[in-house]
Amino acid sequence: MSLTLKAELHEADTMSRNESSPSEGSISPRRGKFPVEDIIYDRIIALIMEKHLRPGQRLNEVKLAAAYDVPRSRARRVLERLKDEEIVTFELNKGAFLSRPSAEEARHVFETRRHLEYAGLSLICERATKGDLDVLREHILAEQRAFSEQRRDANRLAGEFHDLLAQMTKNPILEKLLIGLVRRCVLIQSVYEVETNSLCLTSEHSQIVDAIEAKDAQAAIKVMAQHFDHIVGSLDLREDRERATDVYALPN
Amino acid sequence: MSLTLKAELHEADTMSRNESSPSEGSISPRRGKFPVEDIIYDRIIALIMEKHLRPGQRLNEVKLAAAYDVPRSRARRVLERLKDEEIVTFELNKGAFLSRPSAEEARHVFETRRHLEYAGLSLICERATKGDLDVLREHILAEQRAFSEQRRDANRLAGEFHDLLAQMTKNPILEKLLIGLVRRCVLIQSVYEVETNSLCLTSEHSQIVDAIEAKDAQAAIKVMAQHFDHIVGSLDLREDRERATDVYALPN
DNA sequence: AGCTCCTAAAGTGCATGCAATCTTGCACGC
DNA sequence: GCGTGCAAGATTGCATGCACTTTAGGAGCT
Repeated sequence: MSLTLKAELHEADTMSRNESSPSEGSISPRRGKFPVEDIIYDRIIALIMEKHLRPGQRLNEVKLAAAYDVPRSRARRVLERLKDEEIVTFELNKGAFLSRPSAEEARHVFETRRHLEYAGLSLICERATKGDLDVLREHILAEQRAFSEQRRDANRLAGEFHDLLAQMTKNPILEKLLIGLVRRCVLIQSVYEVETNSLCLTSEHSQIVDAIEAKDAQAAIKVMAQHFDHIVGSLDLREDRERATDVYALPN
Repeated sequence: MSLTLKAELHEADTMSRNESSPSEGSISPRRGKFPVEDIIYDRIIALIMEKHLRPGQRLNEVKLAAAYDVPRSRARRVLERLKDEEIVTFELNKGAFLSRPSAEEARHVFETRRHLEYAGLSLICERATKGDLDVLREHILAEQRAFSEQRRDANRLAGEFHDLLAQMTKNPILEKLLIGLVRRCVLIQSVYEVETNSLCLTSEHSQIVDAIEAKDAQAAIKVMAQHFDHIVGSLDLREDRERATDVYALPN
C-alpha cells in the first residue's frame, strides 16, 4: 500500500509534463537556494488537486525522499510546510497524513472562503484590466474543453480559476490566504463530494467574469454566492459521513 | 547588540508573570509532546505585541536556544513557524530577522484585514452570546485602565480585543487568519506609526460592542471602518519612510 | 591616521545518526 | 482455527556534527 505513494508520485512525473525548469538537471544546488523543495511541494499539490492523493493517506517521508532522490531532511521540510498550511496532519511517531477535515471544519473553511472571495471580487471589480479578463475567459475555455473530454485535470483547472481570481485582486496577502483556502476545499471535496455537476460550475465562472467586466461587484458576489451554494450542495456534510469515506472503506 | 535579545527575553520572563503552566517545572518532556516550542513562541509574540522586539531585529538562534535552555533545533523550529506566519524573515546564511514589511505590503495587509474583520463582524452579530458581550466589555475596561496608567501592555491589550472578536466568530478557520493578520499589523505599526491616539481607539471598540449587542452588523462594520481609518491614518506609509526606521538608526 | 586585506571567530544550513516508537509477521497457546 | 503476545523490522523525532558563509578585528601598507 505504501508503494502506491511512490508509484503515484512517479505517475505525476510523467503526467505534468510542462515543468518550469527543464534545465534543472542534477539536483546539485546542494547549498544556498532550495528550489527542490518547491518542486516536490508543487507536485504534491497537483496530485491532491487531481485527487491522486486522497485524504487520510500516509505520506512516508523516506519514500518521498527516495522518489525525488533528496535527503530525508528535505522531504521533511516539504511535509512540515504542508502541515503549516493544514494540508497535512502529523500524528506523533506515525508521520504525515493528508488532512481529513471534519464536517464541521469543512463548513468553517467554506464559510471563510465565501467571505474572502466576496471581498476579493469587490477588489477585482475595481482593479481588473482588460488583459485580466482575457486570461479568465481563456481559462474558462480550457475548463470547458477539459470537462467535455472528461480529462482528469478538469477538477484542477476548475480550482485554478479561483487561483486566478485571487491573483487579480492585486493583493498578494489576500491572494495567499485565498489560495490556501481553495486547496483545503479540494481536500474537503475529496472526502465529502457525492455528485459533481461540474459543467454548470464553469458556466457560473463565466457569469462571474461577465459581472467583473461590467464592474458590477454586487452581481459578481451574487453569482459567486450561488456558485458556492452549488458546491456546498454537492457535499454530504452530515457528521456520520465523516468516517464513511475512511481509507479502509475504499473499494479495495 | 545581540545580547539585547537575550536580555529582553529575560525581561519578558519577569514581565509576563501569569503563565498558564506553573507546574511545567523542568523541561523534561524530551520526547513526545513539545509544549516548549509553544512557550517560546508565545513569549516572542508577546514581546512583539509590547514592542520590545522591533522589526528588523536579529533573532539569533543559538542565543534564543540558550535563553530557554533548549537545543538549537527546538529554537529553529520556533523561528521557522514564525517564518511561515510571515512574522520573521530568513536571510540566507544570516539567520532570522523580525519582518520589516514594506509600505505596499502594509497596505495589502490592512486591506485584507479590513475585509476579514467585516466578515467576522457579520458572523459575530449572528452568533454572539450574552457571555461574549460581557467578556468584550470587561476587556475594554482593562484596556482603558492600561491606557490611563500608561502601561506598557496597553498596546497588546488593544490588539487582543481583536483576537477576542476573532474568537467570537465561532469559526476557528477565520479566527486563525484574523489573528495572523492582527499580528502582522502590530509589526507594521512598529515600523510606520507616527502618532497614537489610543484612547479614542478604545472608545471605538466600545461602539463596536454596542453595535454587536444591537445585532446591527452594518453599524458594527461602519464603526470598524472608521476604526481602521484612524489606525491607518496614524501610519506614515510613504515609501521613503521605509528605511527611515532602520535598526541602525535607533537611538544611540 | 585611514584604508584594505587577511585571518579568526561566530553562526547558519543541512545531512546524518541514534534512540524511541510503531508496525508487521510469526509462534505459541487456547 | 483463531486470538494473543512477542520479537524483528521499519519509521519517525530530534540532537548533534560538519561544512560553508558571514562578520568582526587587527595587522600591514599607503
